[in-house]
Order: sequence, then structure tokens, then C-alpha cells
Amino acid sequence: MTRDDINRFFGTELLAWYRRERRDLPWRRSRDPYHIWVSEIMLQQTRVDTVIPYFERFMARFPTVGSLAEAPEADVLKAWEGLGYYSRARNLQAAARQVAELHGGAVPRDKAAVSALKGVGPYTAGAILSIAYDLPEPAVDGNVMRVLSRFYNLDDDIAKPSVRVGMERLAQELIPEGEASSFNQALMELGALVCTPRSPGCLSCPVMEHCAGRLAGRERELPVKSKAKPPKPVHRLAVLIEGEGEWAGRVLVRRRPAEGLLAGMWELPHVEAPNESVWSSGDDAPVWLAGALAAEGLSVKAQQHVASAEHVFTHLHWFVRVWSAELAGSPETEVYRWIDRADFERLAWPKVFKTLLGAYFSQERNIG
DNA sequence: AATCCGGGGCG
DNA sequence: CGCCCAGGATT
Repeated sequence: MTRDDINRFFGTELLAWYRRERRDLPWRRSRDPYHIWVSEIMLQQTRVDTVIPYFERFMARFPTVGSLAEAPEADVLKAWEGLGYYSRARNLQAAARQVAELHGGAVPRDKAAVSALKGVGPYTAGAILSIAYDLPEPAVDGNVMRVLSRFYNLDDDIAKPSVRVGMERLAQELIPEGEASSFNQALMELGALVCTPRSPGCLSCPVMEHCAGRLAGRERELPVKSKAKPPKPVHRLAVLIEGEGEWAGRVLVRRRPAEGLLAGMWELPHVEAPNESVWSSGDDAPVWLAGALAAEGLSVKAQQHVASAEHVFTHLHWFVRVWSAELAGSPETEVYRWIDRADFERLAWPKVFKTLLGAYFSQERNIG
């Protein structure tokens, strides 16, 4: 068979398989470009099963581009709580405002205009244009690179940005005439359901017959992907301060800055320890904690270690020890706030603090 | 090209 | 429970 024959085989069999096996997903019940767009942003780095309930709630709360554009940012962030990569939510709302103002509320259907939207890169632009408008643009994500690496037995390191460009050319060539929407979804669906990262289901694969990677016995070693460096350990000390008198039943928390790590989210007051030994020392930790917090405008007296938790990012690994403390003076900056259980449920928290405070508010004010 | 952004699932 | 997975923005 020629290369063209193989490519045609791939497209035909993949489309036939997709028509039989495609999952019934909420965003597949509509071709509204806004629905496709929101789903694609949510699906970045996030699994389908996780996204489904978020997508349903998001669409109920922000049914149109205009409603998203006009909403308070805090509402959008709250709707995103737990999904991670919170800049996606802020970019999505900024882009909704772009669409409302520049395109009369209609998601544009040309590549330059879609790619100019905040949070829309090469993959998402291709996904929107192909899935919503059936334009023959490639939508190359990690699934697609894995499927193509295996089917064509390619050794290129998919961690390298330059490799994605080559994959896009290949993926575009493969799109059967007039079938961009189904084909691109089929390619990703195969990667999600059959051609999975660690244990590919070759025996149920519609294109196994001509899969060069499988024929070479290499399906488990492809795609080639260089490793990222491990997250850097960071030791942090946090305080749990319970209110008294007028603030009884409340806990002192603060809001993170509007930019950077976990932008705009809420947390227990905490500081970085200079090293692991101070962090773990029952004598040194409370002294360091009080000193460092005082420098941030919060005078406290740390009492005892009440809980530990970890939070792993791509590049950082937080080890957090929580100390109970009492306030030695009123907070000097406006980032601090006394919250009760209802506030806790309304505000957006990184997972580590949501877990700690959730335990506190549900277990009779006991954080452990 | 390298680094900064979370969270979840699999073996 | 260690290891793997993975788009876009920024620099």
C-alpha cells in the first residue's frame, strides 16, 4: 500500500469507528461555538469525567457569551474552583469580552480572529474552527500526538514545541474531505478511549492493521517524551486563627494577589520557612512564623502544630504545617478577612486550603 | 527553548 | 502512593 492508501485507510476506519463509539458528551449535543469553546478550554489538561459537571454548571450560570462577559470575575472564578489552572477562567472571561465587543457576541470563524482570543492557542483555535465550523484545521493535543506517533512509528520527542508543528501538518493532511469536525474529534476520542498512554487497547483499535508502531511492537514505548524536572520543595508555615467576641465562630483568612500563582484565591495566612529544619522544629517554627507574618502586617502568637498538608504544582511542591495562633494586634492590611462557614463555601480556595478549612468547618472546628 | 500555571488517575 | 498526564502565556 502507498502512503496515500494508508492515510485514506486511517481516515475511513477512524470515522466509521467514531460513528459507532463516540461518547454522548454534553458539548457534543450542540454545535454552538460558545459551547465548543468553553468545553475546549475546560478540557485543557483536564479529563472528560472531571469536566462534565463543571461544564453543566458553567452553562447554566453563563448561558451566553454576553452573560459571561458581564459577570463578576469572582463568580467565574468560583465556577472554576477545583478545575485548576485558574488563568484559564480569567482568560476565558477576558476573551468573552473580546467577542462581545469586537464580534457582536458571535465566536469568529477565521483563524486569525479566533487565535487572537485570550487563552486560545494553536490547539484550541483548531478545535473551535473544526468542531464548530467544520473548517479543515488540525487540532493537535497530547492525544493526537500519541496516536500519530504510534500509527506512523515516529520517534520525535513530543515534549519539544517544534514537533507539534510537524504533527499539525500531518494531522491536516489526514482530514477527509468535509469531515474535519468528526475526524478531529475521532482522533482525540481514539487517544482517550483506545490508544491510551500506558496500556493501549490495540486489539480493539480500528486502525491496528496498519499501525506501524504496533507492527514494530513499540506501542508501549511511544510516544517518546523527555521528562520535566521535578517540582522544587518549598516549606511553608500557616496559621489558624479563630475569632473571639465579635468574630467568634470565624477564621482569619486572606486573599492572594490578583496576579501570579493561584491569583485571586483565598487561603490561610502563611509564609515560607527559610529551610526544612526551621519548618519542622517545634521551637523555631513558631518564632519564624510570628516574625515573618509581622512583616506582612499580621501580629500573631503561634501556639501549637495542628495539621499538615501538601500541595503539588508542576514546578513546586508545598509542604504546609498549620499552627494554631492567637492574634496579637489587628490585621494591618485589607487582604485579611474573618470568614464563617457560609463565606468559606462561597469563596474560591486552592485545594490544600479547601481541604483544611472544610475539615475545620465540618468537624466541630477541629482541623485535624 | 525554558519556565510558570493545578489537579486527577493509573498501575 | 509514586509516577504520569498535558495547552497557553510569558520571557
